[in-house]
Amino acid sequence: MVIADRKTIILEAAQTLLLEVGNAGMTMRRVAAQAGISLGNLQYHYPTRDDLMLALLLKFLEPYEAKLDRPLSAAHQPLVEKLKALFMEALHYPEFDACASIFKELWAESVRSPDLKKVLNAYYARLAEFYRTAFASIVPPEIEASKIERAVMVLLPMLEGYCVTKDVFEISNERLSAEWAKAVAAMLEPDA
Amino acid sequence: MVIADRKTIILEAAQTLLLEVGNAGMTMRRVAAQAGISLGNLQYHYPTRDDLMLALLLKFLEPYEAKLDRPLSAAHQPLVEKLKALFMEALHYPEFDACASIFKELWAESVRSPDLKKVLNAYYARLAEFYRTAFASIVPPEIEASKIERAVMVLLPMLEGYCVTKDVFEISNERLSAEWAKAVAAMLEPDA
DNA sequence: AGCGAATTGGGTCAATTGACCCAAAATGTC
DNA sequence: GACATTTTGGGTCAATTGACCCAATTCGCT
Repeated sequence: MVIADRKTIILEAAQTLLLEVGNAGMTMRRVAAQAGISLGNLQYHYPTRDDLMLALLLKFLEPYEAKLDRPLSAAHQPLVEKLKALFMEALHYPEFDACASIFKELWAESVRSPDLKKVLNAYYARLAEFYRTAFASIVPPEIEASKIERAVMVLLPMLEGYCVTKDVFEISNERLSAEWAKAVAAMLEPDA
Repeated sequence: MVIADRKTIILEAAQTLLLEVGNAGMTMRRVAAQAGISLGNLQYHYPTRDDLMLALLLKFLEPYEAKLDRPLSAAHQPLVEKLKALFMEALHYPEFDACASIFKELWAESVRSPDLKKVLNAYYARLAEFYRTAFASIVPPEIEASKIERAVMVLLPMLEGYCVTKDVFEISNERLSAEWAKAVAAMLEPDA
């Protein structure tokens, strides 16, 4: 099964190009060149550009999806500290800026591609579910589910939108995580 | 000064195309056709495609920037209600989905265009400042500035990211505004 | 050795692109 | 009426595109 390897090479080449020259610049010919294979061979694996884009999105989301399977570490620490650790991990994603750029390309592309849109929405649905579960496991038992849901309704867009507004806040990941943690902790506290 | 009118027509045509066919599909010829003018004339006003894109971004942001100049209404109502009204206005922006799609195209385009990036960042900096001021005018005087800053650090990315994760939450603007308001109010409360 | 999948490299095809050029005509504006 | 600005519409140009085709190999198995 060398196919899988070849497809991997192709998708990595496509992703590199998507980052470097954008969606419009990611042509079949360039992808083939970047992957070091012939155009004919590229089209053998992905007959059309749309096929390639969809496969690229699925592949791109894989590592993110994989993270959602692992439960949180159950270390003994205050709620705020647990939240901070959660955010630090999200911000410390390797090559954050590059991945953010690729996400932006995919968001734009998905505006006019129902297939991409569907895959993205499924991912975000899973992500929301992950945070629901994570909060439920972190929070004191007397906290109502409605507060958890509320926190998710804030967190999910916030984390996705961060790469857009990032440059406005000149602040370390460490400090930002701490601030976010305090904010979310305030949402999850028992009523006064 | 018919120039301004013509340029307006061109930019509107470009924006329409950006929404309908995306960045890659927005060609100079198509923009000219959409605007009902000749290609030569389009190039007279915007010699290159980059010139057109930059002007498009500036024009697109105008109504958003305009909103930032108006102070909040100082009606007598609880903090949560004021916050809710603030969010309702943001969510009730006319043609929210269309504008969200255009934002996505511009985010992607700005990855590889320092000019666009700069304009976008300046806008977000102003938006952050707006929320800082708005919160300061809304909140009880004993609240520390650090809490306001923290709320802005949550709100700004959340509002921008909302259009990305929107479909996950099947909820009315009314209810979402209420939930966000409760969440932010919790962040801004005095310490227990 | 044989077989099928993978790969090459060559090519075609119509279509489109952005940038550029220019003469002529229309449109204001003083 | 004279003048500068806009606008037209025609064209060129080299370059690129996605999709498609195919004969000839090479590769990986069995």
